[in-house]
Amino acid sequence: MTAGRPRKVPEQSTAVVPPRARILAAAQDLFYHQGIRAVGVELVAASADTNKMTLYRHFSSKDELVAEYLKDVAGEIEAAWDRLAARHADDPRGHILAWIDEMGRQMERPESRGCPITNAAIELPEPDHPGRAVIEAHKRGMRRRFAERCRAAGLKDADIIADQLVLLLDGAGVALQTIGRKGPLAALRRQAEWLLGKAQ
Amino acid sequence: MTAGRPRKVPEQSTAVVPPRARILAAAQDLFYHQGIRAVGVELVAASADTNKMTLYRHFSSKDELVAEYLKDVAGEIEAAWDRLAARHADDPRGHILAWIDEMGRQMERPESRGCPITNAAIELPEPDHPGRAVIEAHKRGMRRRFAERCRAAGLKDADIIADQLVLLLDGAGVALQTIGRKGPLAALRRQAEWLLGKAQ
DNA sequence: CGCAACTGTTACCGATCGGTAACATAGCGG
DNA sequence: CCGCTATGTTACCGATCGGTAACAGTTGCG
Repeated sequence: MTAGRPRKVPEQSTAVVPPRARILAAAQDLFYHQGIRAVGVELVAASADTNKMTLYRHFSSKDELVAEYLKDVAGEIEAAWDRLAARHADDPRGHILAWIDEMGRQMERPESRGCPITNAAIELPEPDHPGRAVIEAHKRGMRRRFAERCRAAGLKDADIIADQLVLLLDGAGVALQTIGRKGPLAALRRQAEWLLGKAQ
Repeated sequence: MTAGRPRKVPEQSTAVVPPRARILAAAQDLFYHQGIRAVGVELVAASADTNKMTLYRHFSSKDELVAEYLKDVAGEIEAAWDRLAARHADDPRGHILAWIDEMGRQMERPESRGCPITNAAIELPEPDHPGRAVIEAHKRGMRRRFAERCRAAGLKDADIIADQLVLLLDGAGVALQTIGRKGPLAALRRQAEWLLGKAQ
């Protein structure tokens, strides 16, 4: 992967991250930790070491930037799932448990505010916001992934169990923002094991 | 209750709802359906058939209005729980199931956006916002109520089961905003029955 | 009646919002 | 080297934000 040619890497040493990527990185940080509506485009641009004008050359509006931000994080989440799927190709039950575990570890971090897509769904109720399509596609996609793995694990009522896992994960993500991490995370882990173990 | 004196009810027939109550009613509707940050104080005042000036005579700031709005809905939720508790005084298991059922019926309504307190928690991440104290007190209080009823129902691991119920309810409230009502509500009901039935 | 408290109305404040025009600069490829 | 494209900079736009001053009813109560 990092093999490449031995010489001729000056254009890599200059390594200027293009502004669009810097803007999306800044948006990911700010929108997640402070909220989408709470953060103005000027702050996003400044945090990306650029300015509003350059931002608007890459994104036609704030709503478009938000949609692109959501595509970004949705892509990362789905890629992480697929990476884990490859590692547990022949063990769907282990895959699901590993996913729950990974999510749990992420939610343990004190700066975690749960799932960025879920939070965005609550912040953006307008049905015609360009971000909503991204949100719904991602959540439906993850639900399908869960259901497929539950079926592969030979669970009876796989669809319902998949939905129950989705509820638990989403519930943990928001509950940690109100009653803290400890209780929700313990309940999440225990309940997931139970759904996948004891349930037929 | 409505007995009162037969004459002399003109001041009741005039029945002017005082502005503060009208403002809180308007806030409850607007903040819930459109989001707290998305709604300005001017719109709240106008929807309450009054104006900004009168609003600021009753609430020292928008943040204070938000906190009062949250106190309002938290109080209503807790009152509904207590009302249901009285009706199932000697049947804690039935009480919990009835509560899940009531929440499920509420989430079935097409205009439902899940729990207003949970949504507010996601919209207001600033730790020193006056609404956060209300949010956390309410959520912790509901968790305590669940745990007490689980203990009264003789469940072993009552605290963990209470947390699992809380996760399911919060999860259903947010999942219906992304993947729709059907799946989450079916999973919620089934899982709750299971937690309270099959679990020792 | 007369006074006081509450409510309504209008106009305004500074700050910030999303978004744009105009121009200067830099870097890269022909 | 020239010219084009992408970026940076500054200044600005109208709209809206939360919040307030000043004044005009209105209402109820002594």
